[in-house]
Amino acid sequence: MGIKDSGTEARILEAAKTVFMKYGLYGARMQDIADTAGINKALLHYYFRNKEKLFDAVFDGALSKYFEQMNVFGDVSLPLEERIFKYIDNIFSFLSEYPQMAMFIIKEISIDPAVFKEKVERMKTVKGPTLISSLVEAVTKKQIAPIDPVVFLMNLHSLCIYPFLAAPIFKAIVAKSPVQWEDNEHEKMKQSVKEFVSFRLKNK
Amino acid sequence: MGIKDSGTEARILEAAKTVFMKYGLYGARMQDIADTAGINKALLHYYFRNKEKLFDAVFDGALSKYFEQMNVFGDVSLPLEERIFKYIDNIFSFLSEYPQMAMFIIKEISIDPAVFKEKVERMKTVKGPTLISSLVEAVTKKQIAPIDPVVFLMNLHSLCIYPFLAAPIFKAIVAKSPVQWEDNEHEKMKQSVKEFVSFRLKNK
DNA sequence: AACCGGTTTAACCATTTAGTTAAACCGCAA
DNA sequence: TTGCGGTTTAACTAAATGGTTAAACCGGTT
Repeated sequence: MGIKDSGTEARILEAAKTVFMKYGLYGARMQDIADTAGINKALLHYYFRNKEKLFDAVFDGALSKYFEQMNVFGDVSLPLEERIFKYIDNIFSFLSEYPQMAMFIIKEISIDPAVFKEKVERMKTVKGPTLISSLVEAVTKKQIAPIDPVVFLMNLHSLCIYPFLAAPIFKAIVAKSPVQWEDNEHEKMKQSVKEFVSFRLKNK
Repeated sequence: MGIKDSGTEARILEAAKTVFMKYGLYGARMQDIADTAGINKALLHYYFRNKEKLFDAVFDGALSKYFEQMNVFGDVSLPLEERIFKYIDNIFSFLSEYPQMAMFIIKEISIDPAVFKEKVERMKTVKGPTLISSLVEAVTKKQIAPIDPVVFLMNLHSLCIYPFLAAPIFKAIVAKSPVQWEDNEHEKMKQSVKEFVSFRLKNK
């Protein structure tokens, strides 16, 4: 096994990610992936057997990377609001680095939600309390306002993720308006999410 | 011109919308569209010439339907907050009826944002003040809190639209948690958006 | 030098795909 | 009945597509 490892497999995955993220499983072309990776098309089959297996390798990688951001909730030594703030920081950093990731995951899941359920089962990274269970417990103990955990969770993710999905659209719309899309717009949005969380959890 | 009009063109558009929404321009198959419409494939080309023109007809229709929801901001006889509340009602109704519409528009735009810019130019439905210009004016006149209009706009759309994009994911996640996805979850989310808007615009 | 196994390639195959075509069908008008 | 133009169809074409194959290449080992 002392054969050279030129990193072909890694380059294929990177190229596949680029092409699958843009065109999806059915719209992506194997030749495009090969071209992007700078290799012969037969190599795709040599390393990954077929298109669907290659797609799964890419999608599973994306999904597990995303789930890693949830690990912050396992640290019960921190107060809930602080854990949520760290999660917001994680999500914003993660999506700033991989802006297409959210779109990729959501759009492939919208094609076949059942596959997502099965992947979530196989990929349970979070040990200890989840955000939902932490919220339920905090409400029960009256540590936070009596919020609906599902609505809160959806609101939280809405404010964190949608800005990355819609940034291209907003930049186009804002360009024709009396205001500007500023460089620190995402930073301001992150701040706004934290303010929303504080407002929402505050016991009145 | 007294020839029968069996509604073939309309059925093609409906079928095309279904298939394009699921698979995108490149992933959709013309034979699938024909099968869904219950016609011979050649008719697709007879009525729409080629795949891309058919796609444009569908996408432009979706986009203009969406932009219609913005018309509520032209009614300056209503206070700003009330117009925003009507807009929220419109968006939630619209996306409840066409749940795949948001995903369709966002994902096709993420493939080629430049095309979106050009379609927005060609499709300027909103006359009178836009939400952005109304916000800027209201801040200037100190009628509302000194918010950043771009951040507010993004937050508003995040809370309205993302819940429809992510509903399949959330239903899967919630199914494995101590809480329930209830029938009126979207209604509660709509309420939550309005509370957020009031909180955000409130002068302190 | 010969052999080995992993890696890579050019060429190929069978199927799929978007698009085209000639002709049939249909209702209407003359 | 004939002619017309819009609509529809079965059959077809050329290109694209996922996948396969035989053989060359390469570094390491004997």
